[in-house]
Amino acid sequence: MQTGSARAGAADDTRRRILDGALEALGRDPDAGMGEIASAVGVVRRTVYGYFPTRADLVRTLARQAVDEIAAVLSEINASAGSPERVWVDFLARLWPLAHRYRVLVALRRGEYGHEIHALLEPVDQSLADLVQRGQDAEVFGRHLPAPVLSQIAFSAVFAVADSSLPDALIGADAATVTSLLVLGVPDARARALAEGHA
Amino acid sequence: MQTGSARAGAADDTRRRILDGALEALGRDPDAGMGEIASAVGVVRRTVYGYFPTRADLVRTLARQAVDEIAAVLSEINASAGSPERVWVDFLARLWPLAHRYRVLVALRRGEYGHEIHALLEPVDQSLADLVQRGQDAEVFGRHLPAPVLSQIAFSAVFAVADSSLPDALIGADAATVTSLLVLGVPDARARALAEGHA
DNA sequence: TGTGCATTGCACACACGTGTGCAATGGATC
DNA sequence: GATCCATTGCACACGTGTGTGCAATGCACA
Repeated sequence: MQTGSARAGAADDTRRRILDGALEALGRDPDAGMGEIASAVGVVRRTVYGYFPTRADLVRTLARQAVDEIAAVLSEINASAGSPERVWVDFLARLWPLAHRYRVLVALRRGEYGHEIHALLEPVDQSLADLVQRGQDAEVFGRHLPAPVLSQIAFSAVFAVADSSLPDALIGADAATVTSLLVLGVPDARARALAEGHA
Repeated sequence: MQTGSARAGAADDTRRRILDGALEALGRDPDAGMGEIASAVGVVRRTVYGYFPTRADLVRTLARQAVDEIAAVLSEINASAGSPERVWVDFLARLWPLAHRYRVLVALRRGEYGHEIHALLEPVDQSLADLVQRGQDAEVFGRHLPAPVLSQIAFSAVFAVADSSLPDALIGADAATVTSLLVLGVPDARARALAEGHA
C-alpha cells in the first residue's frame, strides 16, 4: 500500500470499480445510462457523479484508457523491427485480451461520442495502416484492398471474433490471429504456422 | 401508372421517399430521431408520423425490408445447388449492393431494437451457417472457427468493407468478395479467380 | 467518544425525443 | 369555383436520462 491513507485507497478503489463496472455495463449495452452503470458497480447513481462529472467524461476516460493500452502495445511492438507478419502476430497476441476487455470500443465509434473516439483512435489507425502498407510492400500481405481499409477490416475482424460471445477458451487468441492473417491475405498454411509457432 | 389516382400515387411516393430518407439518415447516425429523418426526406416530423405510427415501426419496416431482400437472394441462390464456393460468390455478387444500401443493419443489431432485428435475421444467419458448414465439410472452407461464427465474421466483413466509405467504384464487389473468401479460408489465388471469373 | 469522508437517498430543474390533436394552407381533381 | 387530401405549423402531454443540492447515514481513524 503506497497510498497515504486507507481512505484515499478506498476512494481510488471505488474509482477503479466504477471504470470496470462501466466497461461491463457498456459492453452489454453501449447506450447504458449512468443508472445502469451504477447498478453494475454496486453503487448509487449519485456516487458515480462524485467521480465523473458527466457521462461523457466517464466514457471518454474509458476510451482513452483503451486507446492508450492499445497504442502502448503497438508502439512497443513496432520498435522490435521484425517482419510485418511477425509484428502483426505479436500485436494480435497482446491485443486479444484487450479486444475482449474493450469490445465496447467498436460500438462506441458509432453513436454519440463517435467522432471523439474516432479522433482518439487516429494514431492507432495510422500505425496499423503503416504496418499493413509495409506488409504489402514486402509482398507478404495481399493488395485486394488499400492498406488503410485493409488494416481497419483486419482490426475490426479481431473485435468481431472477440465479440462473438463463445465460451472464451473455445476460440482463443490463435483463431483470432489466424482469421486476421487470412484477411490480410496471408496463405492459410503460413497463417497457421505463424499463429501456433508464436510462444 | 397502375395506381388508381395520381393522389394515391403521390402518397405511395412519399412513403417510399420516407423509407429512403430514413435509410440515409440512419446510415449516417443509427440514433437519428424522427426529426432528423424527416429533414433527410425533406418533410416535417408530423408528416412522417402520418405514414409510420412510431419510430419503432419505421425501423422495423426498414429492417424487415432489408432482411426480406437478403433472404430472397439467399434462398434463390441456395436452390441453384452449386459448390459452396460458387454459391458464396454468387451470393456476394448480389449482396454487395444491398450491403451498401442497408449498411445500417449491422449498427441496428446493437442498441434499442437489437433483439428484434436479431430475431428477424435469424433465418439468414442459419442459412449462412449451413452454407459455411457445407463448405467446411467439402474441405473448401477453413475450420479455424466453427461454422456459425465463421459465417458471421465473413458476413460482417462484407458490411465492414461496404461501410469503409471509400469512393464506391474504387473498391467494388470483387474486393469484398475476395476479402470474404479469404476470411473463409479460401486460398488467395483461388479466391481471386472465383471473384473475377464470375461474369 | 468525537471527527472526517465516502456513500446514500431524495429532492429538484432541465433538455430532449416521442407521439398526438387540430386548425390552416395549397395544389390537384371534378 | 367547390372539394378533397397531403402537408404543414404549432400546441401539448409524457417519459426518460442527465446533472445538482443537501441532509442523513455509517464506517474508520485518532
